[in-house]
Amino acid sequence: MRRTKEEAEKTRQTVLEAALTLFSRDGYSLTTLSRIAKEAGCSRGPIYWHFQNKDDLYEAVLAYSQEPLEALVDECQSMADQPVAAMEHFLEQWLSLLANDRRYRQSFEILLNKTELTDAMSRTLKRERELTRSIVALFGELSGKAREQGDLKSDEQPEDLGLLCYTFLMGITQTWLFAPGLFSLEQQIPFFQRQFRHLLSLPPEPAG
Amino acid sequence: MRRTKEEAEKTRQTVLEAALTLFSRDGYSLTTLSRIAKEAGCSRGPIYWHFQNKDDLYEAVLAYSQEPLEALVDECQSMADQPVAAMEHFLEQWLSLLANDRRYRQSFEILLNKTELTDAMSRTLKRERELTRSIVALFGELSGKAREQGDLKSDEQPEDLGLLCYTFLMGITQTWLFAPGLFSLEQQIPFFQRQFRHLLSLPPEPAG
DNA sequence: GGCCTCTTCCTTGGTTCGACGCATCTAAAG
DNA sequence: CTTTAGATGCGTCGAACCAAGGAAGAGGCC
Repeated sequence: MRRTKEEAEKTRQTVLEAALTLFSRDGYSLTTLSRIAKEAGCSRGPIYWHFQNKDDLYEAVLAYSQEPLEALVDECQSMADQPVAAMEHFLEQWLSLLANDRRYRQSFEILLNKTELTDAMSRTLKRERELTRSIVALFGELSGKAREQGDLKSDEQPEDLGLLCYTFLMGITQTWLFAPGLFSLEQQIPFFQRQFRHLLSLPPEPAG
Repeated sequence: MRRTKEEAEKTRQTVLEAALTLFSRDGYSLTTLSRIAKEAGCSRGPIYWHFQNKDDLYEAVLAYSQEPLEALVDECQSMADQPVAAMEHFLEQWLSLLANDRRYRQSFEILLNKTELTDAMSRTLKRERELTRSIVALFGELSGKAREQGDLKSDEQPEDLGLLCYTFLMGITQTWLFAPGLFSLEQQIPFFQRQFRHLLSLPPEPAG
């Protein structure tokens, strides 16, 4: 039975959320469209209506789940006049979202632990690498400006420092998602913030 | 036709190598036993003879490919009387092996990018987490001893520093394997070594 | 404004395809 | 002669995807 336009859109969203849940929990291969349909409370039909195929659905799920991250990147790009604040904000938000935002956490869970990066998904891979590159570039620019302003003492190239910041964040993310029982991310956030400042030779945290 | 014992063992190794190649290139799900057999130059029969099933083969492949890493851990554990040297050796070897040792690289490639970490492989997962834990503990102990010897100035807890070292390494590893074109690992090794010493407030590199 | 038609959204059943794993067979080593 | 190493064909299962159909909103025609 045909639904109204809003109901159709709602169905689409429900399918996206169901797929996000199952992909991030069971992995891409083991998640069948039947189970996504069941989780979404519909049949396989709507999935094939709204999405071309399973790969297409995967791409849509990833784009949807990464909206918070892309928003964060945009936000910090517009803070370029306060480079140190921008970098610290990025770090703090990244770790907080990882600890507290389900959708954000699931996006990394899927990408890092629940997907086999094969040639079949080269489009998604390209998109993700572009995102990586943009974050590295963002940190590179912010590092450069911070040094111009005299807030950053390191002698290294800004591009290298951008890469360093990114690997710093990804290391924490990867390690925690791979072995959540290894440490409490929430409790260690201040520790990682201190080490981040130390890494960049930034002035220590303002008291407060 | 029955082969001699040595030939049988060689067949086993060939299958392991073939599986390592295909798993790390195409991912676990997309790699079929037929293709492994073809790559190994035999049929599916020997695979079922030497291994219980696909999961069992996967475990064996991972254990085999991680031998270099486990050797490195053992080596550095026995250097506990020279903690700083041990840590720097670990870092340098980890990055060099990643850049130059095919088997070492493939082991991470499989684990990080070509496997969906589901409940089905909980045994492997447990093993890997144990390995992670042991490396974190190793760095924790070395950090503690280095501080006792006055070579390490940081005020943080040794266990936290151990975690930090591990995330530092994993961040580089994950980022490079995910986007090898982003930077040249080989060229950046000295940079990462400098930053590692800086992170731990170790004295700068001895000239040489 | 009521009827008609088209389009849209979705259900269901079927088709195809290929993987794993087993059972059976071969044949030589010991 | 028994055991071991390996080859091969088949059964079973479940996935993706397609096709045909159906029902109700959306919009036009009188």
